[in-house]
Amino acid sequence: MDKSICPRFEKAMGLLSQRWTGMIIYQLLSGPQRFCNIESSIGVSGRVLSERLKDLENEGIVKREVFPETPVRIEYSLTEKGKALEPLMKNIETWSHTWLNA
Amino acid sequence: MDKSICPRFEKAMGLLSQRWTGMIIYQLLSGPQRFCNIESSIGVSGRVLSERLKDLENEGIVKREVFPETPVRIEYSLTEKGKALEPLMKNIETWSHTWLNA
DNA sequence: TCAATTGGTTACTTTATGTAAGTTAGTATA
DNA sequence: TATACTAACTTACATAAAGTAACCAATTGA
Repeated sequence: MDKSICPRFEKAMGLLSQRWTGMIIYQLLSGPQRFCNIESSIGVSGRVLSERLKDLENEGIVKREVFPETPVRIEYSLTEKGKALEPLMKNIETWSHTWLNA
Repeated sequence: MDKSICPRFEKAMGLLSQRWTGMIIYQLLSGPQRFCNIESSIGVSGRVLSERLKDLENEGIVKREVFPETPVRIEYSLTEKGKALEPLMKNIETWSHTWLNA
């Protein structure tokens, strides 16, 4: 009874079940943000955040924009593909409020 | 701008972003199953599966039932709390089919 | 008696994550 | 001019999590 699971589903699950990935996407749902803001908002280390943002950019879920101001400002935001994860995040929110106690 | 994230949401995300947890729940959506069936269906190692099933049982998401047949049969299934995650799983499925290529 | 099966556990290795210090570039301050 | 500060990372090192494979106990079948 070996593996008969949809590879797309498996890939999606692989992405979302990496530590911090979900929280980063959730955080970006509230709008474009800078590196240090994401870092302090969700409590992820810079080392891992940097790694995750690169992965998410490669997957086309997150967009990185450089504003050559002074000092330089770099903003991360969700692409359409990323924003399409909003219902899922809301779903997790709903489930957690129904089934987990504070 | 420090942590202002709902602790219930954070806990839910913490659960779901552990490796294999999502796949185990997804697999159990198709009905009660034995240890070795889950193991071979999703490709998780017995060592981690054992750990995850214990965690999920403690969280009240999975139920473990012993049937004293011969040889003994042990079945894992989703509780109501676990079944309530179905919409979420369907959501991941839908997203993956829309945004990931085979 | 010997091998096979289920549902695990144990010991050991490899990979992922956390922590903290360092880097680069551009100000601002003394 | 020298020092310090900030953002956005990167690097080196330590610890935690996951993978691999061997082992175990109970039961059954050849």
